[in-house]
Amino acid sequence: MPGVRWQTMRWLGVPLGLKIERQGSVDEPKITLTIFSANALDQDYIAGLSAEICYRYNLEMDLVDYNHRFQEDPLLGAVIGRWRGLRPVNFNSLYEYLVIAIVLQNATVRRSVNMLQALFDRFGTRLAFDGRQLCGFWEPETLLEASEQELRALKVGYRAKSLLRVTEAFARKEIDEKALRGSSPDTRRKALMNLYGIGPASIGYLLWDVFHQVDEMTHISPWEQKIYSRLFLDRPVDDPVPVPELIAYFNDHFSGYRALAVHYFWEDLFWRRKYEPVPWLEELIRL
DNA sequence: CGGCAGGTGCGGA
DNA sequence: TCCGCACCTGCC
Repeated sequence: MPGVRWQTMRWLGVPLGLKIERQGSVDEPKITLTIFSANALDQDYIAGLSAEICYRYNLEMDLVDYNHRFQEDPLLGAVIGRWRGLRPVNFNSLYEYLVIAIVLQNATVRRSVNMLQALFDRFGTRLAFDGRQLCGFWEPETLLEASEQELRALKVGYRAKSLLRVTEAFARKEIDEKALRGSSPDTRRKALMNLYGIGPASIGYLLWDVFHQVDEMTHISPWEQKIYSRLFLDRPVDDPVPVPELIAYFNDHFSGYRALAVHYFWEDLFWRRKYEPVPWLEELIRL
């Protein structure tokens, strides 16, 4: 059903079902939110939850300056024309995203999906609402009931140790997501770097997806390097341009919004791919 | 069957 | 600071 999204969410320890529906248009955007829960929720809780959803969905992101700066850009202009109003969304809390980042490491997409599914089957919360059956994330304490050996049995491999160490940090309240939102990019980076199993690649994704740093462009991994070389500089994928050169290109063209601009190209590319195969891309994203 | 993937920690130079 | 290496598992 177009314009409707069902998802789970755990907020202040309460597992929820959410239904989000499109009501407005690009120029007069409006959505409705329906919340499903086992017990009644008071007004304060709902207000806090709404604010959190606004944050995670970037509903208050001001795109005026971005649109104004790039709508005439020879490359980005056409993309903005197709996607005006598009904002990046991330449905997950910092802890949940860290779990995802860990299963993404050094694995193909298929394997990452398998690992996450196994974790959900073992630790997740099954929810039925509005005719849907979905699974939600767990509390850190739940995962800590398992040993490293039990995690390894879920085929997460050496990532078991990272999952436990990161989860322990959250169970001990050593990381405060809300406080980090108010911190400087440098403070955030250092705090995340202290987490075992989290390195430069994961941190790049976290700063962008979880903390909405629209100009984050520090790390470019080899697979991204190939795709960006082809996409922006028309180089063959087997002979990509060096990473510093790519960063210089982004500095020149999209300064202030490097991550957001690249995100727009990604969205454009992947939607185009739905309707017409993009041959050079298919071999790079082996599912 | 060896190599490698949408990385990271660690030890040693 | 930089580099080489091991590492779970699945797939080619």
